Amino acid sequence: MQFSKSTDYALHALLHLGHPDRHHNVGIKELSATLGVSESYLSKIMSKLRQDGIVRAVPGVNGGYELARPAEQITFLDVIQVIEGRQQMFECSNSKSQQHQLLAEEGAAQPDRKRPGQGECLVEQVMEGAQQHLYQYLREHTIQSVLDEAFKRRHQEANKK
Amino acid sequence: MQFSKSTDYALHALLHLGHPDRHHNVGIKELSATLGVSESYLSKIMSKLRQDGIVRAVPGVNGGYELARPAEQITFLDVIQVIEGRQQMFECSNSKSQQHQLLAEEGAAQPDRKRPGQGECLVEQVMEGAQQHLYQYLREHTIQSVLDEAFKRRHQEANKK
DNA sequence: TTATTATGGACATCACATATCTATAATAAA
DNA sequence: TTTATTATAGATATGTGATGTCCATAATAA
Ligand code: SF4
Ligand code: SF4
Repeated sequence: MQFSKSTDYALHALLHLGHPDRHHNVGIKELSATLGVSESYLSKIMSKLRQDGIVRAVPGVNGGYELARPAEQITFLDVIQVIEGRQQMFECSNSKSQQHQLLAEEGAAQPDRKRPGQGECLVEQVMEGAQQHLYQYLREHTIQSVLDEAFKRRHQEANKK
Repeated sequence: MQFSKSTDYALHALLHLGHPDRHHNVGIKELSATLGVSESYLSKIMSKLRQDGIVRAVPGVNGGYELARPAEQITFLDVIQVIEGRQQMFECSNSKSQQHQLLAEEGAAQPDRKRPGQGECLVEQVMEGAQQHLYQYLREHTIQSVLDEAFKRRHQEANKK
């Protein structure tokens, strides 16, 4: 139940790209140096981000990466799902056991198609709910919101003088 | 970002132990048969649950497992943390990079010990928040709450006749 | 004493994360 | 057009953790 390092790298890379006083493309070399991650590995991550439309990439001289959309439209959830995939946090592995009958189909003797979501498994329901709570929070935090927070801090610090 | 199968098994095992019309200990054989998981593997999981005080175990004839405390005091979070461990969902891997200076220590030039939690990393703050939201939800759902829900369903179904 | 049951350690296997290297394609500048 | 530069994709290596089995040992009740 941990996020991978790749997610860590992706977030930091995007934060770098989102930095306000930056208007030119930034190449893998600069990113690699800034994050302290090998160019090879970071490339793969950036490629994934490009394939999912988070960043744009242009090869050739003075090429590099830039955000494909405003930083306030790139949520933590977006990044995490690109890198970690989109599977459910919980996937039942033994729906053929006796347990299943007891918990999920207790009253599902009626094979009616009326409300397919109603007769759902109770365990999965809890896990689904948990996932939705997590996702909602991650949707509300963006690359921009972190950058704003950093700016606010710098501002506060300047005033303290 | 997925829960392991072991967590799945643990939850189902506990749901079996928590079933109301059951007053004797239940052995690994019965559990294994009910869940459709090998005795060997399930043993390990039950041992973990015992070490963390979720269940009690007694060896010997007619031995087996039983819940160590009421099912309403066993939360989903308890079970998950026993099986998956208690690490943070996000652990920074490059706090020595340039990025770090920018995001976490923007205004941390002052090495005062006043508020150690205040100058925390902004990325970790978001992730921590996400984790707390998830945990809170998982704390609010217990083995008992699922059993209650199952009972309610059975009841509804009986009435529909 | 004996049959039964849980426990712990040693392995085996597999999937995945992490990481590197190389060849290729695309692009801008010359 | 040519060239230097940069991203991309494939192959490969390595380590770690999840999953699973087997066996010897300890504990307990009958
Ligand atoms: S009750 Fe839910 S989690 Fe359990 S076996 Fe059935 S579908 Fe899977
Ligand atoms: S800013 Fe936070 S996440 Fe990033 S390197 Fe510093 S401590 Fe780690």
